[in-house]
Amino acid sequence: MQTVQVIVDVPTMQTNRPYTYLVPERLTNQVEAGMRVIVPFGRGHREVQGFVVATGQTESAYQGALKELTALMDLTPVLNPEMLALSKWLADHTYAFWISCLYTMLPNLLKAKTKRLVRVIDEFDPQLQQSLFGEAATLDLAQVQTDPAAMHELVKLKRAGKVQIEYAVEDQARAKQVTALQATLDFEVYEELLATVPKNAKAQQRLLVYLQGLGEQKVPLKAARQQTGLSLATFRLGEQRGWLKKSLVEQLRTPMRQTKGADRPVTLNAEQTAAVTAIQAGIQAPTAPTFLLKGVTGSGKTEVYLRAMAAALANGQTALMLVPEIALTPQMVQRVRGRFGQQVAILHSGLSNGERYDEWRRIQRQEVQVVVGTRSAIFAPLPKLGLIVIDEEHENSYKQEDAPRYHAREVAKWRAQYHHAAVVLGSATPSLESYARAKTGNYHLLTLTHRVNQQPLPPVTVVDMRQEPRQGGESNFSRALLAAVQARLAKGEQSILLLNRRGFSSFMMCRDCGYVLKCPNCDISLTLHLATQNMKCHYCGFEAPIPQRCPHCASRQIRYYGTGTEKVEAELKHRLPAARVIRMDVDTTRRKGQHAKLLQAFGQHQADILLGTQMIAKGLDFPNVTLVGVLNADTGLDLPDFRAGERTFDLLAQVSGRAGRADKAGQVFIQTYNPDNYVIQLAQAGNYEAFFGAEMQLRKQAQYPPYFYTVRLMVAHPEEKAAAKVIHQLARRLQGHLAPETVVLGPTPRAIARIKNQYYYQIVIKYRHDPALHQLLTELQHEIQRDRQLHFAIDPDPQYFM
DNA sequence: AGCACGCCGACT
DNA sequence: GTCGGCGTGCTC
Repeated sequence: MQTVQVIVDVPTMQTNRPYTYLVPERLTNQVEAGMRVIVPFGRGHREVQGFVVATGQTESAYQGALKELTALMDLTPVLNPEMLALSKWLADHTYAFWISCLYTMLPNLLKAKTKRLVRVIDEFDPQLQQSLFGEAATLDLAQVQTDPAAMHELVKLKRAGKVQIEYAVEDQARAKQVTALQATLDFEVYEELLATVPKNAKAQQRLLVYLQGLGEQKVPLKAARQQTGLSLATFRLGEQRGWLKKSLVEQLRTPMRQTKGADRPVTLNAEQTAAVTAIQAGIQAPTAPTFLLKGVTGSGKTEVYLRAMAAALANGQTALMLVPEIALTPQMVQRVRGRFGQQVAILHSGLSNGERYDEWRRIQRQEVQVVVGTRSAIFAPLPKLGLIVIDEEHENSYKQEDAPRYHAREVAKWRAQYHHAAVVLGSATPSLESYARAKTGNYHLLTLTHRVNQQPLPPVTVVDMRQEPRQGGESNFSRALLAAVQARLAKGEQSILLLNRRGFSSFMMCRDCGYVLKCPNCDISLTLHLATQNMKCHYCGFEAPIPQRCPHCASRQIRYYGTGTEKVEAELKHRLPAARVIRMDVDTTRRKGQHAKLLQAFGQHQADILLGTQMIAKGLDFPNVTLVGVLNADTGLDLPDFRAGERTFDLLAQVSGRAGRADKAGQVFIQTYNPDNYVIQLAQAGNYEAFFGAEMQLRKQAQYPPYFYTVRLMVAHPEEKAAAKVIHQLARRLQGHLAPETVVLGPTPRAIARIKNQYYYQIVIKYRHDPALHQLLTELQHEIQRDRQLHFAIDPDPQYFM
């Protein structure tokens, strides 16, 4: 009998392997690898969703009786052989469950909902039955679970054999269907009918002519009504007379379909031409080269991407392009769509599940040749990939922070290898890892040094905040910056003010006893929110009213410290009452689409000042903006994170490149308490090369990437002792099994030791070459699962260490 | 995860 | 003596 290997939807370490199932007679030769199936799993009648990862392998070591799979969920595989192989690699590489990887690669709708229904199978107390079930035959267990009393009764009934639990695995994937119409008669017949319809029945005549012209095709009713202007009643009449028939057709939910006009290729300069030529050769070669396209803002990277993508298409291949965040880069999407039209699919987090599923199906059915999207779009099942572009490759949104902890860049390289495709990494400030690889010849370096519009970069002024007068309380604004903003106001030009808030918050402190208001669940101080008049925990969402007295010593001498966007906004209002300010931070952009809305309003000059956190750095493409001010450039510099300098440099470089985009000259102010810091100085000079040199020295000394690789082991437990015990066990297990050069940092409690009532500990391993490490970590992962309250994770190449 | 088995304390 | 608490182990 035919058997299949199935990965079941039970994400635990113990079940993280294929299970063998028999294929029942009726399904023989229908089941293929990559299909979703429903299988019985565990005792009782439990059924779960699973993925067939292999077929026809009978050599199972399992001694027990094999079960049959219950049903197929797909007629054709949802995963092709490439995607199956990729999922396996991903699970191995990121220490994640295989099932989690499979789901990560697919649209959410392909994850089935499991329902548990309780059914009465034997009579019991009618009164109790009435109260539990009412008139219904079954009960959804998920709904009862909130009611402990009812659950208690059901457990007793289950034990007594009065009720049983039935399992239903429900596929959520649905195609949207609309009514369509189709002509039923031949051309000549309509001709005859036209002659018989009364002369004054204009609507009927128009309908007949319309149907005559349709031929075989099915047209959605809505579209037909729009095209003809006829009423629903007329179509109904046509149906009654047998002139047309209605049916249901599938309609794809496609977002933002309208294109704002075609995008025409721009003439390339010599550097761009050289880059395109090199990439084109890479696409055609039977290898998988990676290119690093380094070019300052405005040097025409996008045009190179578009030309390279066109080259892949011309070669009969497809192209995939990743952007950090679609909401922030609408221009990029517009240009790709403008250039390639309907052959483009868009994938990003702003899509509804239905839209995402439909875009995915367009790709799956090979209706598109180009995909643009955010991180997870790297899994778009494009066949015959010729090119993968990763724009702003240094952005850390390409690394997923929860399981599976993959980096899109690494997945891109894997897929390129599979297809012999080319990878293009683009950035003005490449990650140190990528630039180092380009320097050693691992990647091919392509450089764009000229700005297309020949505009010089705006002058950058560093303001030493230590020199500012202190009288009248501390201000967020230096005299120079405030004067510059005022000057812009007078000229009717716009300013952008950026508050670098990473690792920063405003907190309440008692001046008498020094008590700081902290979250009861997490070990961090609560942040003051003026708009909602309360204190919030930014980690777990806990809220409390603003205290009037110190909860510890009852003193009234309680005040808040630090700087938040709200506080800056208040100061702006006070100092520049005439200025119209748009504030942009996590609070004002929480709602979907709010982000784009605020940027649009600013673009239409509905405000003079855009004030926000780093999120505004990416939306800085406004011709009327001639001033950019960074209020506190260095708050990020002191973080206990070896990438702090790199992130600050990126942020400042990005900001500096963006003031004065059009004909007006721009100006940049960077306020800092560390004007001598190399990051600030080199950012001011816009000298990436020098920054790279300096930072590489530090990394080499401290044995950090790109000289060393890092892996982070994390343990979380509600009991601090239990967490500490496990992390020390792990540390001991590592001893004596690592390469001599490998370094173990920790174990340490995380910077914020307690979040959501969980205690966190971590170990960071730095290594150059340690062939046994991966195997060792995989084994640790298996050994560790004992306490059910314990969370354990391994993060390869973590982006943050706090 | 979700379920059953199994071994100890507080009730009939 | 049993009911039901939750620690432990297993799922093709």
